Amino acid sequence: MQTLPPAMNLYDLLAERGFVAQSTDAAIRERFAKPVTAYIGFDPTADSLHVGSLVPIMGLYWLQQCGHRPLVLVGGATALVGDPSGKTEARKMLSKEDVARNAQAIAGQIGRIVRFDDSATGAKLLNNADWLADLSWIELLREVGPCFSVNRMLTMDSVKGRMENGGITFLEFNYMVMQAYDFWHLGATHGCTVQMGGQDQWGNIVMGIDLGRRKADQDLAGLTFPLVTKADGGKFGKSEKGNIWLSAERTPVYDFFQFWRNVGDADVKKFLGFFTTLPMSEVEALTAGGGAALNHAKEVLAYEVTRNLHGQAAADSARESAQKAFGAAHDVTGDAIPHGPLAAAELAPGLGLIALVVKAGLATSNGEAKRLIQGGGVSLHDEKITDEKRVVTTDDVKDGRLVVRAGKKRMFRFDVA
RNA sequence: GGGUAGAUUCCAGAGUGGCCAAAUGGGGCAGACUGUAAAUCUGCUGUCUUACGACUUCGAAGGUUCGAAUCCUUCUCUGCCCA
Repeated sequence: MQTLPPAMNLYDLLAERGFVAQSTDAAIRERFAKPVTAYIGFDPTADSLHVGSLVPIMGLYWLQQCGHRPLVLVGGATALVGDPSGKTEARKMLSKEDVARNAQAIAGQIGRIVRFDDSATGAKLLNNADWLADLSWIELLREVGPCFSVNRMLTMDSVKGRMENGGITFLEFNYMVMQAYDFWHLGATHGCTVQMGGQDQWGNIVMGIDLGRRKADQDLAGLTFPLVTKADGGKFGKSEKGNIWLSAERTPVYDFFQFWRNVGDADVKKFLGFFTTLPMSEVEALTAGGGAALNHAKEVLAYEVTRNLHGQAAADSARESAQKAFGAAHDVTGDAIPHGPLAAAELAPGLGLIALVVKAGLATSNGEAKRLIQGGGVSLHDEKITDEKRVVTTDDVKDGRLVVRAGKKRMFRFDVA
């Protein structure tokens, strides 16, 4: 990540890039005139974050770039409870071991974008299990209980939503208390005065500000980022292969690149602002053409995001592979194209196309593969095949490769040996 | 604790003894059109099988019946109302 922004007020910068959904006080901009410490919490409910979390991560990045200190709070304790915000159902409970392992993995991912060190603007990693896990129930109730109005809590969207949709358990109802406690605690111990987060965190943030004021007369503020949406109304962060994860193990770099490469026209500009570090003037220039010209902007988007997260080499490889595969020659020799070995011996007696499609991971069952073929969705070396009984043999191998496609974009290359 | 309504395939939601692998909508996948876009139109959307067909599925377990998602019993969970 080499693009340094000009010295600029963080608020202005965030606003320009589309990051500001809501802020607690009108004067929040002034707070950023001097270095502040701000935090964002991430719940370690899985061993990887997904692309949606890139928004708060980029928020931390800009915070750091503007001379402030980011605190990355991994919710080792809160994940054991589960945040009801924005969810229609309770999560299944995670074991403490899982949570600890997930926390570790997530911190590593954030570390690719945000710099952790001991300098004035170096990010710090904290785990709320360190202060929440050993609190006694009675002690906690007496300490902060009086500061929370149940009436007020019941009006929170996160709670209301669940009340209307299957109910909320007491366990989850306590989530916001924990998060409020975190903010107050970080204010007291780290001089943290700002909490940022997704829009669904608004209620939790506000509760924390109130708690800080009542308990310690702290002057806290909050800023939320908008929920990333797609212009077509679909859920952001999903592809035909499911969630897009930050972990290369869960989402291969090529797929990650392609996810961004394939965003809708209407979303390109917004995403460039959110997920890349390009100056907005450049974003404007890239998207000014509109229409087909946006294709280039999408490639820039994909490249930039991939590079920031996975590094230059991986991004170069993904981009090159994609360019070749979708170029006129349909060259699918790129390293990043999904591929795997296939023994010639296995192919020699003839392998059913259906089996091959399943083996390539392009369908999850024989039935699905068959329907895909019958529907005209499968091609072998760019030749559409609609006969599901087609048998593939060594005669089909070209240059030591066998390329199977499902649709235009999903493909798999077998390297025959 | 009492009463009451409910639990259906990815989701929502029909289905109340055979015509049910289960309507419809959404989502997903594929085809056409395109710019690796959107919108639109078309097809597919439980597993296995070359196919006839077989098998598993309608909260769980039993039972009635030639035959059950549909009827009975018990259990689990959830909503709502009363205490």
